[in-house]
Amino acid sequence: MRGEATVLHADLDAFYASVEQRDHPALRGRPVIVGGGVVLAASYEAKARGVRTAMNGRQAREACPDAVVVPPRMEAYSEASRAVFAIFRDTTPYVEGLSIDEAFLEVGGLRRIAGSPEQIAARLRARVLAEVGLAVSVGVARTKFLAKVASAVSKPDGLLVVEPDDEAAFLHPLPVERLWGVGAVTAAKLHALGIHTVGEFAELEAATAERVLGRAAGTHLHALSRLRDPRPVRSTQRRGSIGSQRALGRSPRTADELDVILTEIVDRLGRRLRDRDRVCRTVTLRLRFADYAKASRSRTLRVPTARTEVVRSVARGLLDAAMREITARGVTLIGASLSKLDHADAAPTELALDGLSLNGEDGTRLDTVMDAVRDRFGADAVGRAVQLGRDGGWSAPILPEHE
DNA sequence: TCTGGGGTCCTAGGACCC
DNA sequence: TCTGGGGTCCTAGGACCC
Repeated sequence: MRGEATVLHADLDAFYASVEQRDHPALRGRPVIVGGGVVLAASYEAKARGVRTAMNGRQAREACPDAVVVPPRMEAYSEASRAVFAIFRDTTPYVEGLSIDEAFLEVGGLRRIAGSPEQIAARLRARVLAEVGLAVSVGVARTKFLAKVASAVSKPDGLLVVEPDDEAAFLHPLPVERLWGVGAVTAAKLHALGIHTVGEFAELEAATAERVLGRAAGTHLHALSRLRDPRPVRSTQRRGSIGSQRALGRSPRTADELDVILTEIVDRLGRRLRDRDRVCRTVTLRLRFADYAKASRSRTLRVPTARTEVVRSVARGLLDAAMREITARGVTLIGASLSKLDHADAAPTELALDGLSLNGEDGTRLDTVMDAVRDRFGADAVGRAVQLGRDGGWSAPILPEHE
């Protein structure tokens, strides 16, 4: 007895492009591309002509010259997403969002009040279409992974139930790329072993899969191929990081220009952090060089913060430290992310000394701060003071470790 | 495939502690 | 002073997803 198919995976079809077609009737039935430089989304009419998500805009227009290219309207998509998720949550309290346009729903236990999972899924699709005007494909299965594959196979505008007895027959003929977690690199490794279908991968010994793909990925993917996926639908997931980045094109940038862009990015992140009542401990600077090699530089604070000036000072320090390399190699992207997030109310009281935040530019000396710490928190506090950053070129606020 | 922007999870080495 | 094992945290990089 393996359990029942009670997990739904709901996935809006060609989401951004569908919102555009919904809002602009003239676009219906026509190939639509959202995004200019890079394709963020393509309608099914455009996909049929070879346009793919993340494709270069020029290539996309070559593949489909009569496509209508529209700029993204993120607020419209967020609003549509909110409306759809409200219907999800009205269907069951167990909703786990995966992205702006897809979610898992656990509907086990609703049979007596709401009918079978298949009936619930059909009603969900009808409601999303009637109330939000969008097509959503739904897969129903015993596990999250199988439900996700089912919704993908059912697209567009589909509903597919994979009954427990049919799982192997459904999954094993599919290409290994369908395994959630197999991308280009892993697929190439498996192809080199002559493995092309999920079924062929499932025939491997688990130890072989681990040896080829590494411990975690090998174990996990092998379990998926053998129809095992113990992950429950979790409705209480919280974000672990927030980030923002900007592609810069190929033209050279001065240190000042980079500093301005980074400041904008960090200010935006600080606002998002405070809007959500969260604090962060790790600040990461993300870079991409002219040869498209990526790099990251990070610093972890002893005390969580939501203060823009602290984050900015840390991010600037990381940028300063990386400037030599940036100058030598050229930079094509700059970004920042904040991680080790926590609830603001779970964080210790902010003890940063207003007006005494240090960064190399204001020239405040360490002993000046130590004096201020002593004045404000007593002689003891100096011994407990924590210096958040001490690399050459910058330093961050000095904080007493606890009250 | 000449390359957006937002995320998740894992690995590996080094520092540090007991 | 040397040697050992185990654990946690931090940093950097990489694969993957939508």
